[in-house]
Amino acid sequence: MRAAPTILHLDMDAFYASVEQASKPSLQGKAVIVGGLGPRGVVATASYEARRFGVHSAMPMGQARRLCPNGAYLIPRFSLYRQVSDVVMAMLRELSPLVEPLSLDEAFVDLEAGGVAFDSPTARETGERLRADIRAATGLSGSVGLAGSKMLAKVASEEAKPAGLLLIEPGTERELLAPMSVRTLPGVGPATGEHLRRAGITTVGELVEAGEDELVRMVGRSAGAGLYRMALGLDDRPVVAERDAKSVSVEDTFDVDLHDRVRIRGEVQRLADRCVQRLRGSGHSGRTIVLKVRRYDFSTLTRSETLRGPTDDPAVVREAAARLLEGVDTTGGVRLLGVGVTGLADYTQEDLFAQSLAAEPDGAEGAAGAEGAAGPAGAGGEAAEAGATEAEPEGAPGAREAAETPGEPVASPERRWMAGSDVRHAVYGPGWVQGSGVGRVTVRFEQPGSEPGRVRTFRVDDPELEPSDPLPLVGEGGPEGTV
DNA sequence: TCTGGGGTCCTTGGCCCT
DNA sequence: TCTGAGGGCCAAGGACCC
Repeated sequence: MRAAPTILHLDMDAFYASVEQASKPSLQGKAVIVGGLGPRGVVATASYEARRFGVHSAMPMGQARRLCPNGAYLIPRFSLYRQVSDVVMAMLRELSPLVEPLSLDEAFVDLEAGGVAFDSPTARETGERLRADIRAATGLSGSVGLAGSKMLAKVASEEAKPAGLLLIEPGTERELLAPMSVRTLPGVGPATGEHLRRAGITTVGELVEAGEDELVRMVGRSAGAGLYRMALGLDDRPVVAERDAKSVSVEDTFDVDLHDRVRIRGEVQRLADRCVQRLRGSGHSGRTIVLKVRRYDFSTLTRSETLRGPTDDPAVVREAAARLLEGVDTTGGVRLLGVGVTGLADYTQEDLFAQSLAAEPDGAEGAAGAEGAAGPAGAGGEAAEAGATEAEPEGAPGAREAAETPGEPVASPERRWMAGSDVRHAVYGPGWVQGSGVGRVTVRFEQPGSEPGRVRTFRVDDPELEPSDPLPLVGEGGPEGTV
């Protein structure tokens, strides 16, 4: 274990919601909830104002709306979050070459490897400066944890939230951890937590008392041994800058369970195509195709098939996914479908060639057909990939489901305006959708850095209103001018 | 209005091979 | 020839994380 607390964990506070508040001045200080707005959506992030009402991540949207009926409910804008994240990650990389991003809003940094800190005072100083720099560049706050290991640094940033910094001095770890809940430790989720609770273990100190053998008996060899070490504050995992992806997958939850087998097959084909798009975008091919099905009762099953060689051929993945679906009973209804590829390899032409040979005889025709059809699509592959996430609101399953659910009036091809999305009006300029319904859309005209803006309502098909890209959080005049 | 989406890692059990 | 041990691979599911 290291002596000096030079592992830094940065965790941006209520990241998505904070970006929305910074980007929409009228929402500052208000309860903001970002997540899926469909009937089966869940909360991705809630602002601290919303958390006071009991709203938290992973909560079903319906429940959140009951707890906080006056909150602003917004769809996520990942392209903007990614832009902000890129700025923050670049600042971390100025501190050290060893930066391990965990998600858009979280990362570990090995400060010692970067030569910017070597003891408690220099680590603390670096952490404070980082927090100030992030605020200056993005207007957002992050919490910083500093300790001698990744686990402790993460515990520290969690304790420091919101907008704080905590440094765990070497030698004080066990004392600090002992009264904390077992759920504090990474790897202890609801299931393990409950398992331990039934055995009378609720704190980290009680884990230590139980001893390694007892923990191994309770939760298995790997988890038990790991848990015991963590409870002692021991964690020698290094900060790893480059991590290879191990799988690529896409999945959709449908607003209404699917029963029609033909429709289900169609969705699986569509997901297979999207999955391959992502696979190619990441420069990979893969050998094992995985089909995921969540049924009406929330039971989830996966079926997989390993090919003779890696592929990134949409026809091959489609066919494998279709074969896997044939072995799944979908009577009763399906709420989620997913297609994934694992066993990734770096993409090479040889892979493709080998696979088209391996897929013969029945795969040959499909592969050839796909090659022909993929001509233009292949050429625009990058654009398609880049556009995939941005197009999500329009392509969301809810939109299709609503249009295709029997019994509903056939929707005219009118535009759907998702709450929170960016628009531009020919006369009033940039704004965002506050809500829409009964043929009307309400837009608030404001932008990052402006005063809270005015609200106006338009017909949903108003020709002067258009979807637009997110505006940068901190404009040219901003301190760093980068976001 | 119950429960998203994209991942990783671990365990178990079957099968095949040595 | 039979049997068992052990390893590698694969399939499936569970738990966890953000």
